[in-house]
Amino acid sequence: MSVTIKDVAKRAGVSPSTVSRVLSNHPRISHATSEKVREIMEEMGYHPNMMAKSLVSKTTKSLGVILPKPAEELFLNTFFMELIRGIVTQANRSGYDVVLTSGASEKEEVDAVSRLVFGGRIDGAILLYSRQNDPVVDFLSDKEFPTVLIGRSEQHANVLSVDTNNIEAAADATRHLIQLGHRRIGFVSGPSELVVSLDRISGYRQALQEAGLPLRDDWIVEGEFLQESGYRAMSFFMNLPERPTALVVVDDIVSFGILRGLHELGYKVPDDISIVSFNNIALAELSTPPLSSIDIGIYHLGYTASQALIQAIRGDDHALLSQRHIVPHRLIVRESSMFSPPHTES
Amino acid sequence: MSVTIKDVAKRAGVSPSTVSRVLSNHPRISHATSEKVREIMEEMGYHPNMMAKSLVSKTTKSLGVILPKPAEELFLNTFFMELIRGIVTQANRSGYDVVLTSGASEKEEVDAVSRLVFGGRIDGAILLYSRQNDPVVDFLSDKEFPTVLIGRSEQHANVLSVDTNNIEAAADATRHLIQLGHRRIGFVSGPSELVVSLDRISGYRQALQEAGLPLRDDWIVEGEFLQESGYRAMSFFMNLPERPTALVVVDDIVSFGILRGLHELGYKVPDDISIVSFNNIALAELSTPPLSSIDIGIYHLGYTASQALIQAIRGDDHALLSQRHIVPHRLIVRESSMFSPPHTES
DNA sequence: ATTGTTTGTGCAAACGTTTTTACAATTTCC
DNA sequence: GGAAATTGTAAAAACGTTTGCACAAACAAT
Repeated sequence: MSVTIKDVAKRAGVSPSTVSRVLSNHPRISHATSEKVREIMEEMGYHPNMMAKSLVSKTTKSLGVILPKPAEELFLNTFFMELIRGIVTQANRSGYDVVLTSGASEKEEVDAVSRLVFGGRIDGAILLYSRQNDPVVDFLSDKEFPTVLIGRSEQHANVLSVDTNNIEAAADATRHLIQLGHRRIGFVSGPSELVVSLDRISGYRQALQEAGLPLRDDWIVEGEFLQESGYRAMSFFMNLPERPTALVVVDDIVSFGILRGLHELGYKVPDDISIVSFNNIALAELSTPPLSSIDIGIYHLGYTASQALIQAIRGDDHALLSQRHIVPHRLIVRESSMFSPPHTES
Repeated sequence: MSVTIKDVAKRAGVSPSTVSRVLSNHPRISHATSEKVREIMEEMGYHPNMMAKSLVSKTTKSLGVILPKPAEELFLNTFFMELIRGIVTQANRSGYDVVLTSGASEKEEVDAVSRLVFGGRIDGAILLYSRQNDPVVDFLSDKEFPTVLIGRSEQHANVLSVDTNNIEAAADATRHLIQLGHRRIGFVSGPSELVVSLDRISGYRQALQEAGLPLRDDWIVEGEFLQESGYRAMSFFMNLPERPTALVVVDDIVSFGILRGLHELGYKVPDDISIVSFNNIALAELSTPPLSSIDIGIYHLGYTASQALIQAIRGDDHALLSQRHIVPHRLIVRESSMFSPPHTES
């Protein structure tokens, strides 16, 4: 049986409403009473009951984070941990808690979310890694429930989102290789349903064009965010009669697969082929050789998402609803792209 | 304004209590009414308000997960993501939500937890990676709040915990190397404040003793769960006049540092030195060479923790309070330990 | 002095549930 | 055929807050 506002009130010789007002720093409360009540609260070890509070205020001070349905591959990535850490840190800092949820199937996901939303358990939601046509996004945007998407969704322009400028990021990666002297640059992409894949391909193309280099669609290989995909892409490229001297790779994990394959076949990185990839997960600097990678500020993405969501909840609208936040990226150059390409005529 | 139990009651021509009873499958409700009420609930889109429910039932159907204070190194590890995934999956499956929290400092951590606990926001807590003398554990065990520790704490024998049998796991790793023919085996440990480090050292020693091999304390190197520690340990061992032919390493990340160092110095693994480590994070099979590692079932640890906690909350006591759950481990042999040691006389 | 305003506090309703108690209607039993 | 047990439902209190309204006291303005 914990201490309630009534207990405090009784002991302080005031009414419950007064205690409540002390708690919320109501202006019309005398300094004297305030002091006394606070003292007694301290003494009795009073802690407000969040449930009661939520019930009347219709607000829970918590955010829901929807984990993507267990696509196992995603969890190989430290990506999510970083993201979540960013979200939780900022949320806690603003006095919000974070409720995690996930579903085994799309249906379960929607169920879980609707339980949270309709049950009044959360004030807003952050969606990680939304797919195209994500039913959860549909659901939330339909209800006009405060929502932030991490990543960009083509069809939900009316939903807040936090994202990397992937086009620019890919262009940066590609330009870096061009500057090193590379003229034959391949691209290892992710699933073509994901906007991130498409954006990065665009950026890659853009940089090639700027430099007046030919666009060769046969040098764009599609795969998944898995090490195996990298391995396969590597085989493909290395068996070509005319090989690229450098690769831009859509994700660090995929690069790991490539590195491993190249090592097995006895190729040297960057001597035989240079590699630049994306995300700069912690392990990128631990690989052999350490990987050049675009740091997209994963923690920062999470942090920003949390911040944007809380603003939206507070109604600091300022027409920033339906806004897209871009988190800056930067290229981290490591050994995998430190040298110029072998001398050949293109 | 959402649909309440009263709205449903009015429309169905029954009392709110009846609706509530339908919801909770009260035995004394007629099939007819039940059907009718359910129909109307569906029709009106009724969803129970969790806050109101919690207020009266004094139970929230959510678990708190306390992330360790941002020890950056921990987040390099996919460890936590796996753990959390296990926790969330099992919790959701049992109808529980998971609230995440973390603190920038120990004080903030305790504050955050006490807010959750006293505020009645969570029914139980899971602590990841508790330190010795963890103030959060003290706080929770003091309040007799349902708590599960992942990992073992020496001083809180009265707290539920889920853990690996690290002594046995380390012994297994060491025995594996002995079976391959190794006679000179070193150990790279973690911080000596952590029980996990100490346990693994014990297991290592035990296996050496069983095999009648000499215990050499100068072949036990202490470090942190960082790649740099591995690098340093590697330097130490490789500069020894008499070198071990194999190493048991306390964490995969540390092994990555070792592998990288060996590669730089031109040593081959496993030809020159064999390595077995712990945790078998997803990247262990992606390293060069792939790493032999003890799989401690991280996901399973999280899953079990969640399960144990929910049981404790439900009061399925059966004297299983203050119990220690052991999650089985198994050795995954990969290339880093596939060959016999170079021929030498010990 | 009288009126008007400000300041500090209490009362009571409300938030959306669960649950205890009560009671009528029906069934069961001897 | 009447008492006892069972079944189905309702009324109302409770959970711990917040907040609009009321009102007394103190102060300010005329």
